[in-house]
Amino acid sequence: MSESAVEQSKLLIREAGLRATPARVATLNLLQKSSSPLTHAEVAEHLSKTGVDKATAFRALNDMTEAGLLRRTELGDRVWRFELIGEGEHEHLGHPHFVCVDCGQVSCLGDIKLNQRSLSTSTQIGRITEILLRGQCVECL
Amino acid sequence: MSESAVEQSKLLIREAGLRATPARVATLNLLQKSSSPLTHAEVAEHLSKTGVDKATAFRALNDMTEAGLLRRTELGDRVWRFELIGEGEHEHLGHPHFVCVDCGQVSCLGDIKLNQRSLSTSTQIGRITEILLRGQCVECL
DNA sequence: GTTGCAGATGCAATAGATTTGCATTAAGTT
DNA sequence: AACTTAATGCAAATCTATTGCATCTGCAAC
Repeated sequence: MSESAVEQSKLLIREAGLRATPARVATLNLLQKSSSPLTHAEVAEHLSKTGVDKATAFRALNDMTEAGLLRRTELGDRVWRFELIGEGEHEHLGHPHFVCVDCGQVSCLGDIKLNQRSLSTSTQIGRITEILLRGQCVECL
Repeated sequence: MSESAVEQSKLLIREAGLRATPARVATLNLLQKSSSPLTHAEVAEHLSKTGVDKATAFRALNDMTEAGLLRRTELGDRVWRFELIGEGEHEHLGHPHFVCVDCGQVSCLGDIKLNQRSLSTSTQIGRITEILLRGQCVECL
C-alpha cells in the first residue's frame, strides 16, 4: 500500500466528515483494490489481521456508507456487500450487479438499459436506484 | 375461504408430494389471495392466529418451495418472500420485482426486457433467472 | 371405520449475520 | 500538550431463519 494511497484515503474520509482512523483507512484501501463488492465478513477478516475488532469493521463500513463513501447492497444471499463509490458516481445510478446463484460469484455490470415501455406499465415505480440480476454464471451453467 | 378453494389447495399440495395439512393449506390460500410476495414473518403471524407455530409456518413455506409450489426470493431487506407459482409458470422466468427502499412495498412487475447488447458485454452471465429493481415508489418519491 | 407409520408439528435450543451498550482510547482541534 | 468528542473493543443482545427431538396426525391400506 503506497503512502499516497493512504493519505488520499484519509482525505476522502475526512472530507466525508469522519475521523481518519486506521480501521477506516484500511477498509477504504481494501475496497479500492477489489474489483467486486466485498462482504462484511471478508472485510472484517482482513482487518482482524491487524487486530481490528469485527464490530469496528462493521461500523467502519456502515459509517462510511452513511457518509456517502461506499455503496451497500444485498445480493440475495442475506449478506451485505460494500463497494467504493467512484469519483463523480455519486449522482448516478449505481451499476447493476449479477450474482451467480450457484457459486455466489458477483460481477459488476456496465450500463444496462431497461425496456422503457415495460417499465411504464407499473405505476408503482417512482425511481429506480438499483438493478440486480440473478442467475447462473457461465461456469456454473 | 370457500370450501372449493381449500379442496383445490389440498389437491395442489398432494400433487406436489406433500401431505395436505392445515398449516400448508392455510399458507397456500393466504398466498393465493395476496397480490405481492409475503414474508416468512407475515405468513407466520397469520398462521399463529390459528395456533400454528412459527417453525411450522417456516417449514410449510420452505417445503412447498422445494416442492415447486412457491417461489422464494430475497428482495434486499434480508427477509425471504414467498409467492405462489402460477399455473404453467413453472418453466418460465419468474416475473421481476420492484422494491421500494423507503417503505418496503413490493410490486410484481410484468414483462421487462433487458437491452441485449449491454448484456452480451458481460461474459460472466450464463443465464438470468431473476430480475430485481430497487428504488422509490411513487408515494415515497 | 380402524390401524400403522412416515411425514408433519410444537417447543426449545441453535445458528449466522449484524447491531448495540458501555467503559476506554485516540483523532484532530485549540 | 490538553481537551472534547468520535471511535473502538469486548461482550451481550437482536433478528431472521433453522434444527433436534419427542409427539402427533394425514392418509393409504386393511
